[in-house]
Amino acid sequence: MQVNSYFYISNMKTKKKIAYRTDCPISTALDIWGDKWSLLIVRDMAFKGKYTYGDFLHGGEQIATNILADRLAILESGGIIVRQRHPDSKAKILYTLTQKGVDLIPALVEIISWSEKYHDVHPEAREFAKAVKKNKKGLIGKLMSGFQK
Amino acid sequence: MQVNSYFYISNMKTKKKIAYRTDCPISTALDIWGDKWSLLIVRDMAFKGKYTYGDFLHGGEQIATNILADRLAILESGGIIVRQRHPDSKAKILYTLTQKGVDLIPALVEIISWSEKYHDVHPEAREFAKAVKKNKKGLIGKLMSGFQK
DNA sequence: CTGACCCACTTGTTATTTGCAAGTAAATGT
DNA sequence: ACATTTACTTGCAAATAACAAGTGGGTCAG
Repeated sequence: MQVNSYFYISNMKTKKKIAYRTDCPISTALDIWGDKWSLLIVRDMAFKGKYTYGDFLHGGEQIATNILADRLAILESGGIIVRQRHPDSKAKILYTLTQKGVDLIPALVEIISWSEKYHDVHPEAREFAKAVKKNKKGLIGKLMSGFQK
Repeated sequence: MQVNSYFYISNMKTKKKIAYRTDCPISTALDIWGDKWSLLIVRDMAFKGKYTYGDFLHGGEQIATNILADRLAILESGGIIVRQRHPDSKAKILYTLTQKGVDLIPALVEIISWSEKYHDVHPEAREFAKAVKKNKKGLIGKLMSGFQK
C-alpha cells in the first residue's frame, strides 16, 4: 500500500509532483491514469502485445510524442509500468506492466464490456465482449496469468 | 448502440462536438469520461446519494464551477446522466444516472478494488473493498438494482 | 568506418483547457 | 421586500496539449 499523498515523476528533465486530491480510491486512481491517453498505453500492453515507445506511437490514436513520454513517466512513477532494456536492441526500451498494472485488467475488461454495450466498436471487441459474457472470471484469469512471472 | 463517430454537447451556450478517436471501446469510453472529474460525478451519484449541482460542487475534491457545468453537459450528451426538475424546488435540478450510467458501476467497483489494493484510502473504501472480495456479484447486483425503475 | 536510418525522446511554439474569482438571473426563505 | 440559495456564465491567467522540428545514441549496409 502506498501511503503518500503525492508521488514524483522520475525520468524526466522537468521533475514534477503529482498530488492525490483526496483519499477516495476513485479519485486516487484518476490522479494516476485519469486522462485520455494513459489507459490506452495500458491497453496496448495488456491486450495488444505492444511494449515499446514506437509501438505506442503508431498504435491507432495518434498520441503526440511529448505527451507519450509524459504519460510513460507518470505511469512508471505511479507503479503501473517499468522501463527495461530491450533484449533485441540497445536502442530500444521495453516497457512492461507491473503487478499493479496487470491488476488493472479486470477494470479494463469492465470498461470494454460497458463500452461495447453502448457504442459501435470494432468486431474484435464485440467478440471479446461476447466471450466475457460467457465466462468473465475465466477470461480475466487467463489474461492476467499471461503476465505473471 | 450508438453508431456515430462523434456527439454534440447540448445545453451549452458554446455547443461543441466531441469526436470518438477510434472504434476501440476503451478509447470511446475515455472520449466521454476520460478526465480527472467525470467519474467523480458519477461516483457521487452511484455511491453517495448526491444528485444536484451543489452536491457535486461541495463533494470533497473542489471542482471549479465552470468545469462542473462542462462535465455535466458532456455526461448528459454522452447518455450517462439526465437533467430533470427537482421535486423539492424549482430552483434545483436533479441529475440522475441513466441505465448507461448505472452500467458503469461494475467498472467503478473494479477501480475501487484496484485502488484500495495499492493506495491508502479512507476506511469506508477499505470496508467496501473487503465486501467486494467476499461477494462481488451480489454487491454489484444490489448496488445496481437500487437504480433500476 | 562512415553515412543513412532507427529509436526514444526533447524543445519550442501555438492552441486549447483548466482553475480561479466574480457576476447573473430565477427561485426561495424570512 | 430583501437577502440568500441555486445553477449556472464570464473573463482572465496559468497550465496542459498538440504540432513540428530537432537531438543524440544505436544499428545496419557498403
